[in-house]
Amino acid sequence: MKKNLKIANKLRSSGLRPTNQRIQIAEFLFEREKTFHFTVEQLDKLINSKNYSAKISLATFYNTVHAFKKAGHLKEVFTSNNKNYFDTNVSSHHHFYDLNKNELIDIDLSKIELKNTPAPPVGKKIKDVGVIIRIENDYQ
Amino acid sequence: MKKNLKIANKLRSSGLRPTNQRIQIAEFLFEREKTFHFTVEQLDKLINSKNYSAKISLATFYNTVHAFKKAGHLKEVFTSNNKNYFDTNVSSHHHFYDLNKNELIDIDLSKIELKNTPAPPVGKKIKDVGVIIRIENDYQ
DNA sequence: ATGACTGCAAAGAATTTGCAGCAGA
DNA sequence: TCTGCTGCAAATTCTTTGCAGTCAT
Repeated sequence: MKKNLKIANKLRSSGLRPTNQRIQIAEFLFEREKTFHFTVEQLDKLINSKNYSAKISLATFYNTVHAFKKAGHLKEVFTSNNKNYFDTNVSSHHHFYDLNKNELIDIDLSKIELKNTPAPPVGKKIKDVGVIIRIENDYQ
Repeated sequence: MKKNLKIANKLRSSGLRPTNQRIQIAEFLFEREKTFHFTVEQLDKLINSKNYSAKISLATFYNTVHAFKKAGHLKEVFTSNNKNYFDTNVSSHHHFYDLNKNELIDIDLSKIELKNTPAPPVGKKIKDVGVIIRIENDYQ
């Protein structure tokens, strides 16, 4: 155990037991400079293709990613493509979605100014605002 | 045949044979005042629950909806929920997405002003910009 | 010891595909 | 007649679930 104490504490402090699997996944996701966008299936392939001793099961990836999301360590992004993308950047921000590469790129919140956000219907409040700019190759 | 000549012509002029099934679906979708948001499964239930003589198969709904989309008669909306929503409003516009009711509401393009849309990466061009304002019940 | 977590396999949902037969031109 | 379209069922893909065994506390 205590492969990485900082990560173990991060998990513990959000009510998650720092199991081996969760520590591996958390290291992979959170110990990087840039934000990372992924689907659960991609994560499974990326981590299990590494030469880790034991493989982590797909069910555990689903469990863990959802647990991390609930704990506020991941954000879900809705793009297109009918796939659930997750984002290690949990601050409020927007995205480019590259239709050719099926890839997300963060856009800083300050880069887009939304004026005149319309009022929600009566009895409703705004949870969040997402802007997705879908992009494609320039030629043709 | 020629149950509805105007619709038949609309289909024909976009390269689609006006079959009975397509005419039924097109009538249902396009002969209404307000825009309509739906998933393919919902459409199947809505049309087949009506007292039409013969049922249309689910595969045909998928085929037809995709054909209509390709022809520019429908637009796809990406919300959340891992479901493909389609929209009979094909003009550029935005949406509220009601998380409690799983329901889309159109927002006129002019209601939101986007300032300073960031430039896309080199070699890419913007295909479209989507704003989704996710809303939920006001209380709690 | 006791919950919580993992992993397997099965189930479920949404969607696609292959192909024989049917229908529109 | 000749493609294109439909409908069925099977196949795929992505995700969830049930449950027995395992692990963290």
